[in-house]
Amino acid sequence: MKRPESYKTKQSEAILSYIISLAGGHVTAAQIVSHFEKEKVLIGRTTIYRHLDRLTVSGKLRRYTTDGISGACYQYTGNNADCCEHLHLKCEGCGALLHLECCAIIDLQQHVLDKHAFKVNAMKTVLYGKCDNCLGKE
Amino acid sequence: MKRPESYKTKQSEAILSYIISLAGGHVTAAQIVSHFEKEKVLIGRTTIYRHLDRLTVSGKLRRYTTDGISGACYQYTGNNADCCEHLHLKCEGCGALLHLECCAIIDLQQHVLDKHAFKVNAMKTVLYGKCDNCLGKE
DNA sequence: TTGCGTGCAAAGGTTTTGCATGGCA
DNA sequence: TGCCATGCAAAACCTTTGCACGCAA
Repeated sequence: MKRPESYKTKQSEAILSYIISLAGGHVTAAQIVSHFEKEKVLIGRTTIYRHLDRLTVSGKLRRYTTDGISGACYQYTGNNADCCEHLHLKCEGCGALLHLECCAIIDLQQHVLDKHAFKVNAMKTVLYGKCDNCLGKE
Repeated sequence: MKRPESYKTKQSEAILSYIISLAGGHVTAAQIVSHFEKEKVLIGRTTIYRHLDRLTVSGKLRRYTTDGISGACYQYTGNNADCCEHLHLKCEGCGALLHLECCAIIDLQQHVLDKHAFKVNAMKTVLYGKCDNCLGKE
């Protein structure tokens, strides 16, 4: 008796490929909804929320919230384990989401673990701040 | 002609002193609402939201959002917000929100600024991971 | 055929807005 | 007295849930 965990449907493919097409940018549920409205593809709000949730749980998406943006943001991270040791930087000015690959993170993780008994999950963590461009504008 | 920018009212004093009494902890709007309900002090929801907004704009409070907590959190920082830089740790296991006050953050900030041209805003940043208790349970 | 996926409608929760009244200066 | 502050009700949002039907395997 075959009991598949999930089915492959038009909607699930459309949603995932749209998110991937954004190439690492962040999306809100509302953006996805209006994208498919413009494309005149009928995908219900509910379906979008359910897939975002599923993709987040399975690790393909990262979910986070930012002040100043109404609702949650999602970012495609794929399955690449490389991302496990990356922190992400989110610019509060332009909204850019940058990867930070650097040994300093290891030091921070080690320090927090040793001194504060807390194991940092770099994959889920986003450092907020200002990028070079936006600092220059101030 | 005197034109005061704001009036001092019972409600504004009650709200601010309650937040201060929490000694640096974080509060949600809902917590404040239910606090005054228990105290049987009549302060409308609307009034609370308006004061939280006003205090945030004036710099006495800082506002942030975290995954897993519905609604925004507020924390009293007084007027010396610059001196109170610290990171938050959020446990993915039990949901606890911990404060991390430690010089290691300064090092990280400095490093990211020097090497990656990105100015980290520690006040808004939340590190996700597992706390001591939840690590022990695994 | 089985049972997950879908879309609609409605509910749930947080925050904002409109408006008449209350209260500080 | 002049206005801002307040509280209620309702609206605006984002997200979740219930349910009947559709569709992949």
